[in-house]
Amino acid sequence: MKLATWNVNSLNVRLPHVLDWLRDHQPDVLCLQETKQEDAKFPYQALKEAGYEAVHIGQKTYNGVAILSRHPLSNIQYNIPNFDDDQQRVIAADINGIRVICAYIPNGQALDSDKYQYKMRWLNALSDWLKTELVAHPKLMLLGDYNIAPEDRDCHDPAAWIGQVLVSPPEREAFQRLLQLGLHDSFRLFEQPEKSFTWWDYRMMGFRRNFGMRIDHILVSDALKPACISAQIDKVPRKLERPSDHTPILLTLA
DNA sequence: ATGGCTTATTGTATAAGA
Repeated sequence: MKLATWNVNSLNVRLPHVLDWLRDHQPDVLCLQETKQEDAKFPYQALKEAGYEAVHIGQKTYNGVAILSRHPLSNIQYNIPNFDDDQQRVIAADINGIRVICAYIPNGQALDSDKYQYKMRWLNALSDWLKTELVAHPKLMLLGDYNIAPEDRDCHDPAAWIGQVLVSPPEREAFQRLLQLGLHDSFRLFEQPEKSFTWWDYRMMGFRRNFGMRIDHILVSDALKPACISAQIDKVPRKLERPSDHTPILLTLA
Protein backbone atom coordinates (compact mmCIF):
# COMPACT_ATOMS: atom_id res chain seq x y z
CA MET A 1 0.00 0.00 0.00
CA LYS A 2 1.39 3.40 -1.02
CA LEU A 3 0.39 6.59 0.80
CA ALA A 4 1.56 10.13 0.16
CA THR A 5 1.14 13.70 1.29
CA TRP A 6 1.52 16.96 -0.63
CA ASN A 7 0.88 20.59 0.17
CA VAL A 8 -0.25 21.79 -3.26
CA ASN A 9 -0.60 25.54 -2.53
CA SER A 10 -3.93 25.88 -4.39
CA LEU A 11 -5.49 22.80 -5.94
CA ASN A 12 -7.09 25.05 -8.54
CA VAL A 13 -3.65 25.89 -9.90
CA ARG A 14 -2.04 22.53 -9.21
CA LEU A 15 -4.72 20.04 -10.33
CA PRO A 16 -2.84 19.16 -13.55
CA HIS A 17 0.28 18.35 -11.52
CA VAL A 18 -1.74 16.25 -9.10
CA LEU A 19 -3.44 14.29 -11.88
CA ASP A 20 -0.11 13.64 -13.60
CA TRP A 21 1.44 12.55 -10.33
CA LEU A 22 -1.44 10.17 -9.54
CA ARG A 23 -1.12 8.66 -13.02
CA ASP A 24 2.66 8.19 -12.66
CA HIS A 25 2.73 6.84 -9.10
CA GLN A 26 -0.71 5.27 -8.59
CA PRO A 27 -0.66 5.72 -4.79
CA ASP A 28 -3.49 4.14 -2.83
CA VAL A 29 -3.91 7.33 -0.82
CA LEU A 30 -2.86 10.96 -1.36
CA CYS A 31 -3.39 13.58 1.33
CA LEU A 32 -3.49 17.20 0.15
CA GLN A 33 -3.09 20.44 2.07
CA GLU A 34 -3.79 24.04 1.09
CA THR A 35 -6.46 23.29 -1.47
CA LYS A 36 -7.52 26.94 -0.97
CA GLN A 37 -11.00 26.39 -2.33
CA GLU A 38 -14.53 25.94 -1.11
CA ASP A 39 -15.91 22.44 -1.37
CA ALA A 40 -18.25 23.47 -4.20
CA LYS A 41 -15.19 24.00 -6.40
CA PHE A 42 -13.37 20.81 -5.41
CA PRO A 43 -12.63 18.66 -8.52
CA TYR A 44 -14.42 15.48 -7.38
CA GLN A 45 -15.26 14.47 -10.96
CA ALA A 46 -11.75 14.82 -12.41
CA LEU A 47 -10.35 12.79 -9.51
CA LYS A 48 -13.02 10.13 -9.91
CA GLU A 49 -12.09 9.79 -13.57
CA ALA A 50 -8.50 9.28 -12.41
CA GLY A 51 -9.69 6.46 -10.13
CA TYR A 52 -9.87 8.30 -6.80
CA GLU A 53 -12.67 8.92 -4.35
CA ALA A 54 -12.11 12.07 -2.31
CA VAL A 55 -13.19 13.75 0.89
CA HIS A 56 -12.45 17.43 1.39
CA ILE A 57 -13.02 20.32 3.73
CA GLY A 58 -12.03 23.73 2.46
CA GLN A 59 -12.49 27.44 2.50
CA LYS A 60 -11.79 30.32 0.17
CA THR A 61 -8.19 31.59 -0.10
CA TYR A 62 -6.65 29.73 2.85
CA ASN A 63 -6.16 26.21 4.21
CA GLY A 64 -8.27 23.28 3.01
CA VAL A 65 -7.40 19.57 3.25
CA ALA A 66 -8.41 16.48 1.28
CA ILE A 67 -7.85 12.73 1.21
CA LEU A 68 -7.88 10.98 -2.16
CA SER A 69 -8.17 7.20 -2.13
CA ARG A 70 -8.47 4.26 -4.50
CA HIS A 71 -10.20 2.36 -1.68
CA PRO A 72 -13.43 3.16 0.19
CA LEU A 73 -13.29 5.95 2.78
CA SER A 74 -15.40 5.74 5.93
CA ASN A 75 -15.79 7.28 9.39
CA ILE A 76 -14.93 10.76 8.10
CA GLN A 77 -13.88 13.31 10.71
CA TYR A 78 -13.70 17.01 9.85
CA ASN A 79 -11.38 19.10 12.03
CA ILE A 80 -10.27 18.35 15.59
CA PRO A 81 -13.19 17.37 17.84
CA ASN A 82 -13.92 19.73 20.74
CA PHE A 83 -11.49 22.34 19.43
CA ASP A 84 -13.12 25.55 18.29
CA ASP A 85 -11.44 26.43 14.99
CA ASP A 86 -12.74 28.38 12.01
CA GLN A 87 -9.83 27.23 9.83
CA GLN A 88 -10.17 24.02 7.81
CA ARG A 89 -7.01 22.07 8.61
CA VAL A 90 -7.84 18.44 9.39
CA ILE A 91 -9.67 15.62 7.70
CA ALA A 92 -9.53 11.94 8.70
CA ALA A 93 -10.90 8.69 7.34
CA ASP A 94 -10.67 4.93 7.78
CA ILE A 95 -9.08 3.31 4.73
CA ASN A 96 -8.28 -0.42 4.55
CA GLY A 97 -8.39 -0.67 8.33
CA ILE A 98 -6.02 2.26 8.84
CA ARG A 99 -6.97 5.57 10.45
CA VAL A 100 -5.60 8.14 7.98
CA ILE A 101 -5.36 11.68 9.34
CA CYS A 102 -4.46 14.53 6.99
CA ALA A 103 -3.37 17.72 8.73
CA TYR A 104 -2.24 21.21 7.79
CA ILE A 105 -0.62 22.47 10.97
CA PRO A 106 -0.55 26.28 11.28
CA ASN A 107 2.58 28.10 10.15
CA GLY A 108 2.84 30.42 13.14
CA GLN A 109 4.38 33.31 11.15
CA ALA A 110 6.76 34.52 13.90
CA LEU A 111 7.45 33.71 17.52
CA ASP A 112 5.96 36.98 18.75
CA SER A 113 2.82 36.62 16.63
CA ASP A 114 -0.71 35.69 17.75
CA LYS A 115 -0.49 33.07 15.02
CA TYR A 116 2.33 31.37 16.90
CA GLN A 117 0.11 31.16 20.00
CA TYR A 118 -2.59 29.67 17.79
CA LYS A 119 -0.10 27.16 16.37
CA MET A 120 0.90 25.99 19.86
CA ARG A 121 -2.72 25.74 21.05
CA TRP A 122 -3.53 23.86 17.87
CA LEU A 123 -0.69 21.38 18.42
CA ASN A 124 -1.88 20.75 21.97
CA ALA A 125 -5.41 20.07 20.76
CA LEU A 126 -4.07 17.73 18.07
CA SER A 127 -2.00 15.84 20.63
CA ASP A 128 -4.94 15.48 23.03
CA TRP A 129 -7.19 14.20 20.26
CA LEU A 130 -4.58 11.72 18.96
CA LYS A 131 -4.20 10.24 22.42
CA THR A 132 -7.79 8.98 22.33
CA GLU A 133 -7.73 8.34 18.59
CA LEU A 134 -4.79 5.94 19.01
CA VAL A 135 -6.73 3.92 21.56
CA ALA A 136 -9.64 3.55 19.14
CA HIS A 137 -7.40 3.02 16.09
CA PRO A 138 -4.02 1.41 16.84
CA LYS A 139 -3.21 1.45 13.13
CA LEU A 140 -2.99 5.20 12.59
CA MET A 141 -1.05 7.59 10.37
CA LEU A 142 -0.72 11.36 10.54
CA LEU A 143 0.26 12.80 7.17
CA GLY A 144 0.67 16.42 6.26
CA ASP A 145 2.37 19.76 6.44
CA TYR A 146 3.55 20.09 10.05
CA ASN A 147 5.35 23.39 9.58
CA ILE A 148 8.03 22.01 11.92
CA ALA A 149 11.57 20.97 11.00
CA PRO A 150 12.16 18.42 13.79
CA GLU A 151 15.97 18.54 13.87
CA ASP A 152 18.81 20.75 12.67
CA ARG A 153 19.52 18.31 9.84
CA ASP A 154 16.04 19.11 8.53
CA CYS A 155 17.06 22.71 7.87
CA HIS A 156 19.46 23.92 5.16
CA ASP A 157 21.08 26.49 7.46
CA PRO A 158 20.31 25.88 11.15
CA ALA A 159 22.42 28.80 12.34
CA ALA A 160 20.51 31.27 10.16
CA TRP A 161 17.17 29.91 11.40
CA ILE A 162 17.79 30.13 15.16
CA GLY A 163 14.86 31.85 16.82
CA GLN A 164 12.61 31.48 13.79
CA VAL A 165 9.30 29.81 13.33
CA LEU A 166 9.45 26.16 12.11
CA VAL A 167 12.50 25.37 14.25
CA SER A 168 11.82 26.99 17.65
CA PRO A 169 12.26 24.74 20.71
CA PRO A 170 8.55 24.80 21.68
CA GLU A 171 7.56 23.66 18.19
CA ARG A 172 10.16 20.90 18.21
CA GLU A 173 9.00 19.84 21.67
CA ALA A 174 5.43 19.64 20.37
CA PHE A 175 6.70 17.38 17.59
CA GLN A 176 8.48 15.19 20.14
CA ARG A 177 5.27 14.97 22.17
CA LEU A 178 3.56 13.51 19.10
CA LEU A 179 6.31 10.89 18.91
CA GLN A 180 5.86 10.15 22.62
CA LEU A 181 2.26 9.15 21.91
CA GLY A 182 3.70 6.16 20.07
CA LEU A 183 4.23 7.65 16.62
CA HIS A 184 7.30 7.36 14.40
CA ASP A 185 8.77 9.63 11.73
CA SER A 186 8.55 7.14 8.87
CA PHE A 187 11.10 9.03 6.77
CA ARG A 188 13.78 8.39 9.39
CA LEU A 189 13.10 4.66 9.57
CA PHE A 190 15.23 4.40 6.44
CA GLU A 191 18.60 5.65 5.30
CA GLN A 192 18.14 8.98 3.52
CA PRO A 193 20.30 11.39 1.55
CA GLU A 194 21.73 14.31 3.50
CA LYS A 195 19.92 17.61 3.08
CA SER A 196 16.57 16.00 2.30
CA PHE A 197 13.84 18.65 2.26
CA THR A 198 10.16 18.91 1.33
CA TRP A 199 9.80 22.69 0.98
CA TRP A 200 11.89 25.37 -0.71
CA ASP A 201 11.19 29.09 -0.77
CA TYR A 202 10.03 30.43 -4.12
CA ARG A 203 12.43 33.31 -3.67
CA MET A 204 16.21 33.43 -3.97
CA MET A 205 16.34 30.34 -6.16
CA GLY A 206 15.70 28.31 -3.04
CA PHE A 207 15.14 25.04 -4.88
CA ARG A 208 18.10 25.31 -7.20
CA ARG A 209 20.39 26.02 -4.26
CA ASN A 210 18.63 23.38 -2.11
CA PHE A 211 17.86 26.00 0.55
CA GLY A 212 14.98 23.99 1.96
CA MET A 213 13.35 22.54 5.05
CA ARG A 214 11.85 19.13 5.87
CA ILE A 215 8.51 20.23 7.30
CA ASP A 216 6.11 17.70 5.74
CA HIS A 217 5.94 14.37 7.50
CA ILE A 218 4.25 10.98 7.69
CA LEU A 219 4.06 9.70 11.25
CA VAL A 220 2.98 6.10 11.78
CA SER A 221 1.79 4.37 14.94
CA ASP A 222 3.64 1.55 16.72
CA ALA A 223 1.27 -0.96 15.13
CA LEU A 224 2.12 0.25 11.60
CA LYS A 225 5.85 0.71 12.04
CA PRO A 226 6.79 -2.90 11.22
CA ALA A 227 4.84 -2.66 7.94
CA CYS A 228 6.87 0.27 6.60
CA ILE A 229 8.92 -0.74 3.57
CA SER A 230 10.22 2.55 2.18
CA ALA A 231 9.83 6.31 2.51
CA GLN A 232 11.01 8.91 0.06
CA ILE A 233 10.67 12.51 -1.01
CA ASP A 234 9.81 12.97 -4.68
CA LYS A 235 11.50 16.17 -5.84
CA VAL A 236 10.28 15.85 -9.43
CA PRO A 237 7.07 17.94 -9.07
CA ARG A 238 9.07 20.82 -7.57
CA LYS A 239 10.93 21.09 -10.89
CA LEU A 240 7.78 21.61 -12.99
CA GLU A 241 6.51 24.90 -14.38
CA ARG A 242 4.53 26.83 -11.75
CA PRO A 243 5.21 24.28 -8.99
CA SER A 244 3.91 24.16 -5.46
CA ASP A 245 6.62 25.25 -3.04
CA HIS A 246 6.23 21.81 -1.36
CA THR A 247 6.90 18.43 -2.93
CA PRO A 248 5.28 15.04 -2.14
CA ILE A 249 6.54 12.38 0.25
CA LEU A 250 5.65 8.77 -0.36
CA LEU A 251 5.45 5.88 2.10
CA THR A 252 5.13 2.23 1.09
CA LEU A 253 3.53 -0.21 3.54
CA ALA A 254 3.56 -3.99 3.32
C1' DA B 1 19.38 40.64 3.27
C1' DT B 2 12.49 40.08 7.19
C1' DG B 3 12.44 39.55 1.31
C1' DG B 4 13.99 38.98 -3.51
C1' DC B 5 8.02 34.66 -5.11
C1' DT B 6 3.35 32.87 -5.48
C1' DT B 7 -1.46 32.64 -4.46
C1' DA B 8 -6.12 34.66 -3.96
C1' DT B 9 -9.07 38.56 -3.45
C1' DT B 10 -15.87 41.08 -5.06
C1' DG B 11 -8.11 43.21 -6.41
C1' DT B 12 -5.42 47.33 -9.26
C1' DA B 13 -2.77 46.92 -3.23
C1' DT B 14 -2.99 43.68 0.52
C1' DA B 15 -2.43 39.39 3.32
C1' DA B 16 -0.29 35.18 3.98
C1' DG B 17 2.76 31.61 3.36
C1' DA B 18 7.39 29.43 5.61
